[in-house]
Order: sequence, then C-alpha cells, then structure tokens
Amino acid sequence: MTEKPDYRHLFVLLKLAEMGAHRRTARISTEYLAGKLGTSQQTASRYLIELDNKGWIKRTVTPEGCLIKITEAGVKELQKLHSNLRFLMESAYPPSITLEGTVFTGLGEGAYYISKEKYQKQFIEKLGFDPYPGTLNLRLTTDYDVKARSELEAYPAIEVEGFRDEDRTFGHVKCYPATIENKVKGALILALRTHYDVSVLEIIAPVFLRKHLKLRDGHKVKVEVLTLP
Amino acid sequence: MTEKPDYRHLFVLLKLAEMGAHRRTARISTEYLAGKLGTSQQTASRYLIELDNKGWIKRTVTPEGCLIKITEAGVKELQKLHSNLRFLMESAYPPSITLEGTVFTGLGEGAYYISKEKYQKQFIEKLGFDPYPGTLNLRLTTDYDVKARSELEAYPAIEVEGFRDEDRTFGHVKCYPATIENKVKGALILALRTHYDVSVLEIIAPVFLRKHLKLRDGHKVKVEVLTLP
DNA sequence: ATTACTACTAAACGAGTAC
DNA sequence: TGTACTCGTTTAGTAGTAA
Repeated sequence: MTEKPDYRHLFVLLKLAEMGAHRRTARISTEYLAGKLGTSQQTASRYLIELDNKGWIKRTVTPEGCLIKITEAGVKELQKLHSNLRFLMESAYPPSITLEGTVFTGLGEGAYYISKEKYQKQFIEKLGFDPYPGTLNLRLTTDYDVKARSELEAYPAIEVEGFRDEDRTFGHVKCYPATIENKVKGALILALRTHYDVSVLEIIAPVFLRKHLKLRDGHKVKVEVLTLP
Repeated sequence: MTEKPDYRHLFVLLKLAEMGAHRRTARISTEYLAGKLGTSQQTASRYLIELDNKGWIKRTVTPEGCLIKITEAGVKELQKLHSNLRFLMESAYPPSITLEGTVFTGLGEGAYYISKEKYQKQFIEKLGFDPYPGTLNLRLTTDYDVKARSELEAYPAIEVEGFRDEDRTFGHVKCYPATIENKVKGALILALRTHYDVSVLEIIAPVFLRKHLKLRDGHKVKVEVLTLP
C-alpha cells in the first residue's frame, strides 16, 4: 500500500514503450532517448543502466545504439499503472472517503437492532462478518465531515432489507464497508434509526470496537468508508 | 511530442486521485500524503503548493488538513496518461519501427511502376498523397535493421492491389506510412519487385526525396515506419 | 493538531572526456 | 559515430521550528 514506486524509472519505461520496446527489441540511442525525456545523454544512459539492473529492461550495447527490450517484469509495471489509472478514471465515485468523528455514548439501542435475526443474517451474508451486538457512535464535528457524510448517501451501498415482526417494522439499512482507525474492517450503517441527525455516524464491526481500540468518549476516530464500483 | 511532462507532479496527482480528489474535495493532511508518497511532510507540502501554482489542484488549508480537489486541468493530465497507456498496452504491435539504411541507386524501375495509373490511383486514395514517380532505395547494413524489416512483413499494412494490363501482371504491394529523416511523410513499400532482397528498402513520397533532403549515394537515412492499429 | 518557512544535506544532473 | 566514466554544479529532499 505505502510502497514507494520509482516513478522516474516508470516514466522512462513508458517512453521506451512509446518507442515499441514493450513489443520488440528496439534500437534506441541514449542521445535519442535523452531528447524524448528532456534530459542529457548521460542521464539517459544512467537510466537505462538502472532499469537494466532493476530487471525492467534487457539491454545490449552496440556501436549503433542500445538494443532495448522491456522485460515481462517491466511490462507488468506498466500494466499495473494502467489498470490503476483505468480504475480511477472509469469510476464515477472516489475509491474511498475518510471521515473523522468523536466517540460518544448513544442510547444503547444499537445492540437491540443489530441482534435482530433478520438483520443479522443479512449482515453475515452481505458484509461477510457477524457484527458485535452494538454500534460505535461517532459525532462529526467539522463541516467537511458532515458534507462528506451526506455525499455518501448518494453513492451505491450494500442494501440490507427491512422487515416486520409481531410488534413493528424495521427499516431498510444502507451499509458501506469501512476500515476503522486503519485497523479494523467493519461497516458504516446509515438510516438505521432516522431520528439520528446528519452529524452522527454508526459503525459496526465483528469485534467490540471500544475495547479493541481502547476507545473512550471524546476520542477521535478515523473511518475510511469504501465506495462500491 | 518532445515536451517534458513533470512526472513527479503527475505521480503526486495520481496519489491524490487514489484518495478520491479527482471526484470530490478530499481532506488530506500533508503528513498523510507524505506517508503515501514515501517522502517527508515538508516535501508533500511543497508538492501541494507546486501543484496548486500549476493549476492542477485547488487547495484550501484548514487546521484539520488541506482540502484538495484536482482541477479539470489536472484530471485532463491523468486522462492523457491513461489513454496513452491504454493505446500502448492494448495494441499488439509497437507504434512504430525506426529503420536506418544507406542510399543507393537502383535500376530506375521505380518510376515505371509507380506511374502505372492503376497503382497511382490506389496510392492517392489509400496513402493520401500522389507519389513522386520514383523510389528512394536504401540498403540495410545491420542485422538489427534486416530483422526489423522482416518483422514488419507480419504487421498489418495498407494493401495496394495488383492488376494485369495487355502485356503482364503487376503484383500486390504492401505499404506502411513512414516519416523519412523525421521530416517528410511518405511510405515504405514492400514486395513491389520480389527480386529485391531483404536488405533493401523502397521509399515513396509526394516529393523527390533525393533533392528535398539533399541525399547522395552512401548517405545514411532514418525511416520511422508506422504500424497500423 | 496542522502548514510551511529557513537552512542544511543528499541526490540527481550534466559537462568534459575516455573508449 | 556510439556509451558511460569522473567530478563539479544544481536541484530535490529533510530537520528543525515558527505560526
């Protein structure tokens, strides 16, 4: 995730591909490459040596120039960049939205709702985990977070259907897979109880978050909400 | 063509897009961005300032972090990179092959063939220019060039059909659009007369190349042959 | 908490040149 | 012609720190 790709080398690789070196062995002089890169001949030469050492190209030096072929590993790097870009450019939504809120104690109704068998079954099936019976409540304190939360409502969600038992009806719930504090995978649930205002977030997870993350009222918590494709 | 895109900034832009900043205003602290980039907080801060000055992002500094939105110009840069990569990765052929050969004087038959009306009409229609009546002959001197020429034969070409007149038949010709010496747009023609060997190239162009490029026998000439999608 | 300045260090670059 | 070395210069990156 937080690896450090050498974008300088990746860029050179792209230029070599523009010269066809990803499909065939191409003859490319360091001077010519330098022109394409906007650098000196010496720098271009160095790049080729570095790419060779890295295993991204195969390089044969001849008196007429270098014979360059991008290796499978090199092509894979370009493909990685390509699929990354395609994913970003072709989706209408951001890949994720990070929200921050302050822990507070709710009315304790979370456990009651979450435990309802009809909900629970759907959580397991659609979210892939059996939620701890209770929700973590977060209060959004900045305009940014409130605005971001409201944007979220327009995004595609995992839909958990409502139902009716002897006494009353239980509403439809929208879920968004989320990572809490960059550590625990859980979900943000929206509209479970509509009387909660727009500055409140409810989080469920397979574990008891307060204990697991050693949270107390007033602590700030980061939630990375994943949007769906 | 030989512009110098700042790949450092482009890479930062990509990372910002991964955080959704191409679709919405995202809150990103310089510290967080630094982590994603593998740099220091100070460098991340400088990048954001530079991208802002460049007009690729809109940046609002708040006590909770920077609010970042990639501008239209910034998104356009990412799209440019994306379509460039898509073109390269999705095509089975290299975009072009550059060959180098030495000028020599042929048998002068080029003019005769080129001038045949049935060929000429097709050249105009399929290549988009009326060829000067004559071919420039180049002799390939390196293994690389001979091998590259033979690869070319397997690539898709513009097909010029043969025909028959009172006396004899005129064969099928394969043409590849080409740029001669990075200056003149013309075409490489293959198999016009099959008795020519694999180390010979025949070039046609709307102008008299020998005069236009001040060529004499023995001069080296670069031909960038374009492959077709 | 943040951002971002200044002053310094490290790395990249390119001129000259050997081969 | 080519590539690629050394080495002085330039530029990018970071630590410390103010706001």
